[in-house]
Amino acid sequence: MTTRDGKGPDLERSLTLLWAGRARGRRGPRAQLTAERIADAAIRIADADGLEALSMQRIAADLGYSTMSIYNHIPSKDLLLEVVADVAAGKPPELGGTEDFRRAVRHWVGTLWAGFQTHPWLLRIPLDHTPVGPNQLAWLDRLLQPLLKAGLAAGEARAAALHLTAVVRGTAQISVDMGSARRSDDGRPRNEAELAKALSELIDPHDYPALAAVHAAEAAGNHLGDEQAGGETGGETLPAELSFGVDRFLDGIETWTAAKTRGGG
Amino acid sequence: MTTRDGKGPDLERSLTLLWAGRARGRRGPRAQLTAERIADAAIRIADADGLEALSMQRIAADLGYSTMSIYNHIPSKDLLLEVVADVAAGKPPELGGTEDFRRAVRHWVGTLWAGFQTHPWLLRIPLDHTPVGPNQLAWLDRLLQPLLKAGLAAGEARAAALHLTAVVRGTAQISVDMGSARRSDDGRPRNEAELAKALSELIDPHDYPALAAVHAAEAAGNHLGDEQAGGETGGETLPAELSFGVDRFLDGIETWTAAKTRGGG
DNA sequence: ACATATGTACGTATGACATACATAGTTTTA
DNA sequence: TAAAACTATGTATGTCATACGTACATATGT
Repeated sequence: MTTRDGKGPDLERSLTLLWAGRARGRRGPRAQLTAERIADAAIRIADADGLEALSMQRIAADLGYSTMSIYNHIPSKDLLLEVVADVAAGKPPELGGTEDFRRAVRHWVGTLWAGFQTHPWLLRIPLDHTPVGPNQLAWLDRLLQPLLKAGLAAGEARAAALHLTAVVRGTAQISVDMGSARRSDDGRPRNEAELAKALSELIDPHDYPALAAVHAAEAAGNHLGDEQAGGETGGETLPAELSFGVDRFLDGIETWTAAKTRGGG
Repeated sequence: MTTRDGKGPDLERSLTLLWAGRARGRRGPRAQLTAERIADAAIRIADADGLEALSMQRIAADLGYSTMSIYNHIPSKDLLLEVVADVAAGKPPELGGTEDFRRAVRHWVGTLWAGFQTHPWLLRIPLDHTPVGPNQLAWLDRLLQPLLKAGLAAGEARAAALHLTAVVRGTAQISVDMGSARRSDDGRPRNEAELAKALSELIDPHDYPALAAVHAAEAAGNHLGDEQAGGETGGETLPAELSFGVDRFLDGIETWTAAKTRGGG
């Protein structure tokens, strides 16, 4: 990938590229190709054929340019991926009124989740450092808003935001990989059910008692989401995989801020 | 990477390889090379020089064999990575008594976190499907145990386990990438502080009000972890990045199970 | 207006890499 | 003891990121 030894993410370059300060008024011919057009093409390719189909040659071919022309606008593939990740993230949702912080957070979570369904390959782009792209920062900011409003301190809000982001990413990762239902190029179905069956043969109740118990219970039909008991869930409907965990977390946040308000500030 | 079109994770192969059912007593010469030796070498390489240094040629060279010999024992690099991920995960910690579920979960989280510090490259191995390796399953089982004991239903425990796994992975990912402090091959320091400074210049309070506020507060010295007020934290010390989120989540779990016990079963 | 510095686009070249394929040698089983 | 089945090796192929050199365009300073 990178030529240099330690593969250090090139912060400065990242920034100038991500923030698109392409100063106009230089010499030479007008560039027809731009970083944005390249990123757009890359996203199109990844959406259509997956991240492994995303090569510099492919991008160039799709745009009708020679491979090396790309490098006049983007210094390396690593950096291209960074730009692509930011562009594909898009703008965060507008969270209406932040007075109901649960609703706001749940909406944010749901939208991010949806984004990962639309661009599953986003989950495979290596994360090289703290987000620095304008869209990534906007997403973070939008999440911090309701968290701060709910009464969290700065550091707490940052931790909570990281927590939520990680949960969505992680859950989406597994969910996407499971649900891909593999368009079975070779004939085998390989769906979720098949995996479950193959697994149950491996899960020896002696070695994995808890896991076996969970599997047994779920085979018996005790699935999540059927039990919508827990009071007001905030209006926004979340995917079942996320709902329980996020709700518990928000419960914990609420009791925390409640205790804080009663005690000190 | 894979030759086939859809890049379907080869479930059957994964399983037989991961579960090491290498039946002995076949013809031909005894294999000196084994999947396990290969995996060990791979881990050594990744620990020393990072995942990008992990090539089939490098493994073969380190072991003193020709490149293609590797393929007699492992059908593809993708599969090798799967095996490596399971082997490197190692056995999960023993969680002493599960009567204190908070302590148990926190211990589990701390150990997983430590593992990611030891093998940061584990975070970059693409996750192709639900864990199926023996170690991965053992980790999952160990986490499910205290969760079930705490009174969660099967589906809830699974969701909580996924939630916690995702949080640790996600947080470790960012933490690792930030703290790498880039041994600055080219002279630039590029540490956490530098990134923070570079960021603050970008963060326009108008565009990112919440983010700016958090940055300002943290620049003023309001850091997390100083405020160890929140009562019994469970004994086990967790990294600051994780502590707050995990504790809030566990709080939520506790109130959930408490409400459940009071209400129904 | 003109010369030049500075870009852009392109072709070719290089060096990694994963992996197919054919071959030669080694045991174990029939 | 012969053949079947497996191991290790060498060579070959195709893909990839990317360095480097060249031809050309154009905005800027004279």
